[in-house]
Parts: sequence; structure tokens; C-alpha cells
Amino acid sequence: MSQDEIKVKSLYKSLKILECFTKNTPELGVTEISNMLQLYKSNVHNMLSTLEVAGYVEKNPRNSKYHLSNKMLEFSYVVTSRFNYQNVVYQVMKRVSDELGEMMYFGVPHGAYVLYMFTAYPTSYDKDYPFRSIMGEKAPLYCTSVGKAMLMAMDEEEIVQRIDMERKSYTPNTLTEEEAILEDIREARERGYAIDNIEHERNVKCIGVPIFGSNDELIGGLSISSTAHDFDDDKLVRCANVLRDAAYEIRRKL
Amino acid sequence: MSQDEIKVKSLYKSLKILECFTKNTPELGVTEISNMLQLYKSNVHNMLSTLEVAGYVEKNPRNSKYHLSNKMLEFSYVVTSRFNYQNVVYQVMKRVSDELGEMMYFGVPHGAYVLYMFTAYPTSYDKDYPFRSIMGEKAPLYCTSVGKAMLMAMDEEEIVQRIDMERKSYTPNTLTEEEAILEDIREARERGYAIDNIEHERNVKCIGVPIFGSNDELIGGLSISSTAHDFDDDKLVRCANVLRDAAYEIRRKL
DNA sequence: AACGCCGTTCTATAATACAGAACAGGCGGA
DNA sequence: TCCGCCTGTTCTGTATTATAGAACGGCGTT
Repeated sequence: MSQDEIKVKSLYKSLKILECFTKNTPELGVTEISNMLQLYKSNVHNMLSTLEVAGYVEKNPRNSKYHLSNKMLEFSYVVTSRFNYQNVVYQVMKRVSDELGEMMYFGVPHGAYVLYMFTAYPTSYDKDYPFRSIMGEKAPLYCTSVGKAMLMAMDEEEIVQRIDMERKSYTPNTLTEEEAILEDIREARERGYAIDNIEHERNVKCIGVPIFGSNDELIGGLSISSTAHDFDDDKLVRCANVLRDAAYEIRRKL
Repeated sequence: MSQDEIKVKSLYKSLKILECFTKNTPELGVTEISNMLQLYKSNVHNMLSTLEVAGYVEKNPRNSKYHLSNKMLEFSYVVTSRFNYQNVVYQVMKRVSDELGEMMYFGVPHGAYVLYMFTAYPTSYDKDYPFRSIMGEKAPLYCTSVGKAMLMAMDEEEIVQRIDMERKSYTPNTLTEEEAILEDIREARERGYAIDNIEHERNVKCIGVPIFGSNDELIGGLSISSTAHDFDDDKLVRCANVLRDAAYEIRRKL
């Protein structure tokens, strides 16, 4: 991110403003943002008001705080329309999910993160489980099964780059030391699949495999998620085999 | 959109650049964009390169054209996380969709357009039908059932504003004259539901109803879509009743 | 009623985005 | 293989414009 690559500084700052809005801070005021980014209030106000005129943010008249507008969804549609693998991946996921009775996730690499693209639920879940769109959610590579599955496909140099971040301990099981993570990935390669042994979310175990395209390029990762209690070694191995077959099937159909 | 509201002009231009990328033109070069927006190439290049450094667009090394990056999905996640009705709406849609064996759509008003939020398929479709994410797709209000359903909830003054656009004839049945559309909405109000009688897509008939929140405010619209051939008057009335019940149920549960 | 906080407005000035030309590199046609 | 054209990119002086900082005004709270 060399500074002199930034040709239009006011644009860059404005984009940083957009990025202040997150799931946990979806509504922000001018002063809040100016504190977060160390910018003058008037400056932030000018950029925010321009974003508002363009329809990217909206102001809540109750507290005159701003939030991202639905316009952002238009962009996600443009982005997802470019994916030609949506259908193939989902069909396989849905079938496998029904077979195993578990939820499946598909994500792609996104810097130091997995960007989740979609989930498949077993049909039996439809009535009982809360529906939520996962598309666009991100989680660190180093402590999720989809993430570690994708790291399996990278050389150690790239892995080190990709996990170079402040590594939080989400649970007592989270691996945060670089060497421990590298070793975990090596084991995953031997084994053929990655394991998240309650390392990211309480009570959740996952296993993941990488998905490759027809030219052996990494496309993303696939995972099966289950409650820790249900996921005994037996089930784990059975799921892993199904998962690997699914990855091959997707590769073949791409 | 008064000109003097635009405080940061370079930002505004850059946002217009982002909007050049659409489903049909997902990849664009510097010259193309400069022609589209009547800007100088060097100007467009500066803004695009800044967008690239910030991760909003990526350059295809093969042809050095630009396209929107997955980063946009992060924003859609922030936006959809704000919706507290996702789960309620989907659960009802899924059940009704299974009951009727037809696809359902949910969308919200977005200027002169419907912005589709999600679909529900009958379970039986899972294996045979192509999966596609509809979130963020938009279609004109004046010729879709979800759109007309939402217009039903507006006064004529607002309707006239909302349909004030170049009104294309997508099919021979499309109503493009203002008075014809207004009359169609009036009839829909009498009837209790809106009809898209092959007015937007060939061979597709839909019916739609508005969805209101607990304070009678318009939330969005719900529709059932079917092939024109299957959708005889009998089925149409039956579906319409189920649809209205669904809208009430959602309102109650919000 | 008064205080404090926050969004907004204003203005001079310093910063910077931009016009326009020139450069470079890839591709296709001759 | 060479030439020419169409790209994307770089460069620079200048005119535009974004910005710092203070001041204003409205709302909520004490």
C-alpha cells in the first residue's frame, strides 16, 4: 500500500469511511468517524454528504447517524454474477448436506480472511433453523476449517504472509503461534483435510477441504460444521471422505 | 440532486465509475469508462488506480481491464445484517413455496426499482433448478408484480414519481403508458393483489402483494412466479389467497 | 434555563485533482 | 517481421477544490 500509489486522496479517505460501517458498528455519526480515522469533522461531513447524495449511505433522521444503504447490494449482485461456479458448487453442497444432515459452507480466499460465499442446509433444517445470509461474512484463515483448507494449497511463504495479523484466541483451543499453525497445516496436508477443533466458535467443530479448478488453481474451500458433541472421530472420518469426493466432483463439473 | 450538495466532486465521479460496472458490463477499461462518463483518461486512471489500491476493483492482467472485487460483498453483509426481518420473511416464504410448489420472491422499494432480496424455492426444485443468488438484482416497479404490489401501497403522486423513467416494453404485454399503469394499480388495489401478466419476462406470470410492518409502513413485496401456461385463473386466485395470508403472517411476526 | 454535544456551515489558504500531451507496450494486420 | 493503432500509464503546470479550524445552531440532558 505504497502512499504514492494513492492518486486521489479524498477518494481513498472516503472509502475508509465506508469501511468504518461494520456488522457491529452499522450506524455511525460524523464525530465518531472523524475520531476513528483522525480526520476533521467538516472533512468527514463533506465526504459523507457526497456519499449520501450518491445513495451509498443514508441518514437516520432520528439520531442523524449514517448507515450503508441498500445500494451496496447492487454491487454484490454484479460481483456474484461473474461467478460461473455458483450453481455447480451449490448443487453438490446441497446434496452432500442432505446426505450427512449437516450444514456446509463455501468460502474463497480474501487476503488474511475467508470470505464466505454461501451455505447449504439439510432440507430438514428449513423449518427449525434461523435463516441468515452469510455471503460477505469474513473470518480469519488461521482458525477456521475453510481457511486452513485453503492454506493447505499454499506454500509456506504465502501462508506466513496470509496469517500475519493480530491473532486472537477465540477459544482456548485457538492456535495463535505461527509455528503451531504451520504444523497444523502440514498435518492437514498429510491427512487430506483441515480440522477446526473448536478453535473459532464455542461448541463448533468443522472440517474443511480446498476446492481446485480444472487447472489446479485454488478456487476456495468447503467445510462441514457440526456441534462439537456430535462430531466424534468416526463421524469426522466419514464426513471427510464425503467432503473430498465433493471437492473432486466440483472440480470435474467446473 | 442539486449540484452544490456535492462537496467532494472527485468522490462523486469515482462512485459513478463504480456504477459503470454492471451485470452486462462487468469488465471495463479506462478508455471505455472515460467515454461513458465523458472524463479524461488520466482522470479515470487516477481514480481507478486508487480504487484498486483500496481493494474495490481488480485489474485483469490478461487485458488490463478492471472489474469489481469481492470486497463489495463485505458491504452487502453489513447491509443485510441490519435487517431483522430476514428470518421471519424467509421462513414463511419457504413454507408457502413448498405448499404451492412455486418460486417466491421478496423485494424492497429502491427508487424506481424493486431491489430483490431473496427467493424461496420449493424443496422439490433443489436438484433440478439452477441456483442463483438474486440478492441485489433490480427490476422496474412498473412491470413486475413485486413492484406493482409496492406501488399499491403508495398514493398516486408518489407512484407517478416512481414510474417516471424511460419505460421499455419488455414484452408485448408491458404497460408503458402512465395512465394504463395507474389504472392497473387501482385494479390491483380493488383485487387485493398485483398481477404481472407476462409483462416483464417471456412466459412468466406473477402475482404480488405488499408487505407491511407493525406500524403499517411498507416493508417490501412478495410474489409468486410461475410459467404462464400453468397459471390459469383458478390457480391464480388460489395463490393470491395464500399470498395475502403470508403477508399478514409476516406482519404479525415482525 | 443553561450547558454540552453533535451535525452543519463558512472561508481563506494550502493542497491536490485534473487537462492535455507524451510515452509505452501489446495486438492485429499487412 | 514490421508497422500502426489502440490501450493503459506517466508527467507537469495550473486552476480547482478539498480541507483546517472556527463559529453556528439545534437538540437533549441535567
